[in-house]
Amino acid sequence: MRLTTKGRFAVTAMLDVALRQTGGPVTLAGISERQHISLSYLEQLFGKLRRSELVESVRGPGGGYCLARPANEINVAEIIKAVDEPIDATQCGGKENCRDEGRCMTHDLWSDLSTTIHDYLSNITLGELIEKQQKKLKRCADKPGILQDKRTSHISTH
Amino acid sequence: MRLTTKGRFAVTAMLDVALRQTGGPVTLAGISERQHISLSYLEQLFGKLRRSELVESVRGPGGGYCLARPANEINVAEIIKAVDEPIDATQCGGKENCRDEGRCMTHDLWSDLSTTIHDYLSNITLGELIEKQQKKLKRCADKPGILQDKRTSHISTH
DNA sequence: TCAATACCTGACTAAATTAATCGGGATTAT
DNA sequence: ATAATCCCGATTAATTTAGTCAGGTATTGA
Repeated sequence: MRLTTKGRFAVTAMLDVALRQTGGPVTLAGISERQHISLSYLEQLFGKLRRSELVESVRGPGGGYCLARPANEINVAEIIKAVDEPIDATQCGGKENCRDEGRCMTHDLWSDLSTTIHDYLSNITLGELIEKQQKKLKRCADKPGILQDKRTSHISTH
Repeated sequence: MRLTTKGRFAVTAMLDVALRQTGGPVTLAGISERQHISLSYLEQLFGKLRRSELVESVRGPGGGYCLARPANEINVAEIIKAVDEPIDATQCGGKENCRDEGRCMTHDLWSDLSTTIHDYLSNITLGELIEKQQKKLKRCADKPGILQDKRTSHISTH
């Protein structure tokens, strides 16, 4: 399990789809604009997401992507896994027995941790994330929106 | 919060120290051998770990590294944070208000997730990881150790 | 003292990954 | 037909990861 900006992009994009698919398929161009991710990079990511059957594509004008399943049946772990091919195949790859303790010990410890994180992430669904946010939006609705140039949103990682 | 092999190396190395420091300071050369991490890379990592006050160094012959605090007062999140400088400073960096919903929404959602993971990892201490493993070792003690050349532990990432 | 041990630092390099780009398709609503 | 959209693979640039190297500095046993 890896946790990088790549996975972040994927989760972000999936959330964008989840939030907008009521109005029909969501285009990559739209996601690109809203989330500031380059179109071609999105194409790469959605290629993988589609092959992992997390989204479905509709071609032609008015086409785009929809979630392949309801939002609360898609968890974060599988999104990350789809785009972030697993590292592992580490030194002792589960083969060596506990002979050389020092080594295997820490190794097992890490892989335990790793699966724990995975389990944790696989219990968070897109649906839950959205729900959580919608509560927050209510509180936010009071605050007056401050007008500012888009370009002031500076430091972009991409 | 990022989760890469770099952080894994750091956690692994810290565990090695935790497990061996009863016999005095633990040398990088020893960790390097046992965990198969290059010495110079370890030097880089431990430089950061020391600056983050997670370990203390003892110089001179017989020197090495010790944990700066008891193992159950060091959590996994801070180890990773020490070596894996945070990414962030993302597009809207918390500055933009909820005006352009689509964008900020998914963004907030992700950062929520991110802090949740962080909270989770900061509740796992080295001490706990060791304890957990020691239970496992008992079960393992029965199995006969299979002799095999070290070189058969193949696929190394480094 | 002095030599061995071990940390410390910074600059450098190689490999891998991430992010982006490009140039072409294929599909389909209009 | 045409334009909007997905689809695909090759290529590239930037960044990060992992490792190397060359020179330190501090400590201490003999």
